[in-house]
Amino acid sequence: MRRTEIPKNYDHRAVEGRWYAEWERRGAFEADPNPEREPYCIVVPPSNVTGALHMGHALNGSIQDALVRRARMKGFETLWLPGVDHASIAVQNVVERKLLREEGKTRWDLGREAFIERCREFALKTREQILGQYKRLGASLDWRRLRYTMDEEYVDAVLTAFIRLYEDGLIYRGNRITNWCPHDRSAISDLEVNYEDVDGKLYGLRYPFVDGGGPGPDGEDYVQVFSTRPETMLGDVALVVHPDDERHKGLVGRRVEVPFVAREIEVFADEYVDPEFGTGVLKVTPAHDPNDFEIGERLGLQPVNVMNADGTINENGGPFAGQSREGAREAVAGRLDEEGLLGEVQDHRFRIGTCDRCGTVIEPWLSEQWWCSMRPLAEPAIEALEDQKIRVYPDSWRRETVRWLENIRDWNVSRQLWWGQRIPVWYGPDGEVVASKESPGEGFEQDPDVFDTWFSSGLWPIATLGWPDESAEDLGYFYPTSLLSTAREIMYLWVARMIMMGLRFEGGIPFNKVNVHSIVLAEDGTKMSRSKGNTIDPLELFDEYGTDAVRFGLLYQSSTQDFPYSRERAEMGRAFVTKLWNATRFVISYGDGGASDELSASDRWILSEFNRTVREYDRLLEECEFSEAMRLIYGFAWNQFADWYIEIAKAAPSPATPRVLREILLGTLKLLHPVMPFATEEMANVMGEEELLARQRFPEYDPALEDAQAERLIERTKRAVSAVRSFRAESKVEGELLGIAPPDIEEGVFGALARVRPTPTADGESRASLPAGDLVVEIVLSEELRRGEIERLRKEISRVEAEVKRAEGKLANEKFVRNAPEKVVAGEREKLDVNSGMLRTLSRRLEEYL
RNA sequence: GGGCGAUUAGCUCAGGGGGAGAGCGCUUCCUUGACACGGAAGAGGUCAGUGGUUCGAAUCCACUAUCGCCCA
Repeated sequence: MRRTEIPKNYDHRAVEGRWYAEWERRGAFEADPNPEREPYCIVVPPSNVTGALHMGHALNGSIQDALVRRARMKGFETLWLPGVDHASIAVQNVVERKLLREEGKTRWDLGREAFIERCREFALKTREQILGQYKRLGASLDWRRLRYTMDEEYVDAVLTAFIRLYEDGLIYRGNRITNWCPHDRSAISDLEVNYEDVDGKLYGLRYPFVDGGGPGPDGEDYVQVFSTRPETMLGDVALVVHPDDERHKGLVGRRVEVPFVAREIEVFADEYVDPEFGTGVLKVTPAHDPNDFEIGERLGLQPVNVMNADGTINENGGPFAGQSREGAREAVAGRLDEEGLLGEVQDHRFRIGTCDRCGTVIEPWLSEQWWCSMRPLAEPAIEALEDQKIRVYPDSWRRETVRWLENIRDWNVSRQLWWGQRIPVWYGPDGEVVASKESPGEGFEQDPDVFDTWFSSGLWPIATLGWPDESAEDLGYFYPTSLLSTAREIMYLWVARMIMMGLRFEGGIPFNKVNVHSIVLAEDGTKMSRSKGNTIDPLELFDEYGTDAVRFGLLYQSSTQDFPYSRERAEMGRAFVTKLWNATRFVISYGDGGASDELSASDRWILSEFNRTVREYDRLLEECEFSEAMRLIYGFAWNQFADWYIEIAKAAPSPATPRVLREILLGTLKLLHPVMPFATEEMANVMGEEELLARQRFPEYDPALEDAQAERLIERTKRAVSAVRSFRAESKVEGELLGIAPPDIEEGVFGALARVRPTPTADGESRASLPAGDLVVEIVLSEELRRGEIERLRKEISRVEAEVKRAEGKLANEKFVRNAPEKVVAGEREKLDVNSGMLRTLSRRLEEYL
């Protein structure tokens, strides 16, 4: 191929798909237990089968892929394990909606088996989408090892885990209050409830005395209680007042009637009551409020459940049976009013919980559920985190997670859904309860519930590697995994649970590190949400800017803060790719030029800079400081290599320059490959590399390449060149200049880049002194141009004077000299020295001008 | 109500005890042996406010204001 045929712009569309196929074809991402190497393993957070790749996936995928590719290039046996989650409630929702829309049927019309089959088909179909999108992202996953939470082996792991916990006495069945979604007709976890403030009403409900004891302390023949939910009155089992509340002393022990249901209830005292709220009297509805449930337990009262699973009022609701929650609220208030039992009605703002999946208002509802005792599981997890056996980046999330674990509550692991792993508990004809994978025999009925999806995904790192088969080779080799990368919103829901499960079942932490990445916000700084319609589709960005550009942009923005996604970052990434592409074109056209070892100062400088970049960049990636790492590599590639070294290669090459150019460029591509896999692979290929970059060795720091002297020389040279360029731009001088280079610079480079021809010092010549930090470039000038220099010189003199004064002031401060580190003091002395010298030179020059 | 975090250039954000940084935008100039998705040179900031610690504070501490997020 002729060199000039390489186009000026890198075309990601023509490249990306081709390289992904090639990586797969050559098995570049495959990993297997290999005693010769250290393992490195990341399990991907399993994607929801109903989902499409969103910006969070794109960021998290970019992070994981960068770490995984780097580890692979560093010689680890590197496994990035792909997987999908059956997403019980989400899938069930989608399939139910579809069923209703297309066939006008409910899941009950279809029946359990047929419905599950629909879910299975749906999930298998939709998961292809997101898996394909991970390939678009460039994710270097070992696809041979794709795991799915409904795989036979995986389901077996879930059942095994439950049965072991059951046998260990950590699982119990209990009729307790849960967050109930009347739409999904299932319990959901605390963590799947969203809270929001809504406008509502506060109703004064009046309970007439029925104990014949006459009026209450306030002279009325009823007790008034304020509540936002009059319909729950039907399930009231008591009234309570605060024991210290003087106003209500006389109420305790008296009896009132719950209207409509003709139930006599008693007034008790309980510390929970807030005397400031409403009338200071609280109604107790244990079946429909978590706090009331606790009060009810304390008082030993039997709850009265007044609702059905779908949120309608049940037979305990007397005349209101069959009505919806909302309808009953109005109806109860209306009837109370008719009977003179409705007090004031005020506007009131209060909080309601809604279902994370479907948005339905959650009903705290008493139901029979399977619970897992969490304290025994949490203790070892707390210990592992406190001892930093698991490192968390940033560390603040480690402490947050410990705090959550310390206050953990028992976990409701059952869901009243059909799609999922079914609870392996069987009820026998004689009341037996048996936990078993198979039916224990004739007449046994299996519990209808399925597991909370998070119960199954809590087993992810161990189950994907082969647990419960303790002899599984993968488990022995790759466990514990190296790192888990996640959004913080599932730290409790998922990460904490994996830690607990891993410790419980595999006896060790599931991962050595946790990276908690930031959230990608919408461009206006608010959270992205499908309902707000402000989501950005990463696939569209890949098309527009190239996947590598988007990946670079995301990592560039990924520090500890959430960030609004900005297209500017993708543009930056695209420009960076183009820059590298063109540097590659240049290096190719520059040719080989033999293999000289005669290194110039410039060569030694760029090698030294590159070497330092390698060390720092590698450290930053190791510590999950992605934003810093991107800034560093970008700055090196663009501002050192392209801006200076390539320019030097054009203007003042050494015999070794062709070799160094190639070496630095290829090294830079290797450093960038984990971040920009497609483009770097293509560039290395265009450069003639035969081995895949994905399989090449990551550059390593080499102390022998450090060269402080060359660095100092070239830094000074660059400053001198910039001083001349600055002068040219402001004075509009074109063409070559005559001048005297300052000492300790590369004169050849200076002369070539600044276009200054050396001239012997000659007194009486008309000269200008161009200040460049701590050095001065002397330029021969016409009388006319020199006049213009007076202003510049004055400005510079006043700047240097200020510097001198500052340093003098510091050094005159006895406390500074005594307390500051020696290095800092010495630094100030040197600055004073240099600047005083500068000041003398510049002042002398100014006098000559005047 | 409790906890965590943020407030730095026109915009979006890094940084984190010893001379204020990047990208974009802006100004001037430039088809120089890769690159206009480019090059060169510039302008632009009381690092939210008030106190404190320190020889030294944008950086550490306290409080205030504003804005987020998480948990009740």
